[in-house]
Amino acid sequence: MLITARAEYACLAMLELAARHNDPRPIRLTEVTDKHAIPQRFLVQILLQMKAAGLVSTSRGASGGYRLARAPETITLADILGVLDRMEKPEDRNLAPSTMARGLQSVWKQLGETRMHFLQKIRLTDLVPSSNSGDYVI
Amino acid sequence: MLITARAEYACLAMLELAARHNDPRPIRLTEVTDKHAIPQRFLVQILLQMKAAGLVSTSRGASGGYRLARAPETITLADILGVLDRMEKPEDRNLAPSTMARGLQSVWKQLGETRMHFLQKIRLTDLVPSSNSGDYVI
DNA sequence: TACAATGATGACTGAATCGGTCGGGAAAAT
DNA sequence: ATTTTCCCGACCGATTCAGTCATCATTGTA
Repeated sequence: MLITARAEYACLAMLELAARHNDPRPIRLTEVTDKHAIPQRFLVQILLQMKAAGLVSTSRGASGGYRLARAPETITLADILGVLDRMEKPEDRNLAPSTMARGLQSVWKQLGETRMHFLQKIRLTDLVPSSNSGDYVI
Repeated sequence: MLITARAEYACLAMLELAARHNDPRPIRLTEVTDKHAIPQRFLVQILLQMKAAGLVSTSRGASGGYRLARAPETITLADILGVLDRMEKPEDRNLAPSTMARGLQSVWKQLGETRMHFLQKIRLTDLVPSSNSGDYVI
């Protein structure tokens, strides 16, 4: 699969935050991990990355938790996966330059762009079931 | 990087075979590895996969080598990368089913389809210099 | 103030994957 | 028979993936 567990967990968590964004109270880690069967310790790391990227804000202490830092309709899957991509390699392979190699490089580049354009079109609100359905209970 | 070294080497080797496909003589491994700076032992493995997938045919012994098993205009990058993808895991993640999770799964599926569709449009002849009969433009 | 509830952080780990390498074998031309 | 080429399975070091652990810091509440 092209999508890592980390990426999927990140998207699910962000979707969960988006679904409850009209409620101003922050959402506890366990509320997300319990609902989506995500390892708690792992999701902490991931949400910390989201926070560092400015997508999520947090408050500590009792009744603390996580909130989206921006409106859910302004956050796309490209934003989320982009955070994780930035961990990725410096990306230079050491091959002989040739017309073929350059042609291929161009294809890989276009492929990446196509992917990004696709992901940029998908906002959190596009994947959140309409928030007036009341399928979450405090 | 989305593209592994293995995938890139496979494409380069196939392009090299395509470039010399009008010459009926098979192409030696070293001719490919020398030109593109690919580790020999590694490319053997890769070409063996291509052969098993029916994309390449071989002949052994002195003056043996590799040839494309089909005309280069009938082989796309999707064909080549598809061979390597088939090594990949059945990949089922163990997450709680929810509307969000299902929505995401649908997105990943569409993403894979978009990628495949893109790669299916690129034939070997599109990337081989001086045989640009195709309509793919870099 | 004490304490419980919550997030923050860095180190660690087992398993898998990636990018090869090694040693030897098998077929075919000369 | 020898050389030239491909065939094949096993192996290996480094890196990444998917978490886990221990411990600390901050905040609300009794």
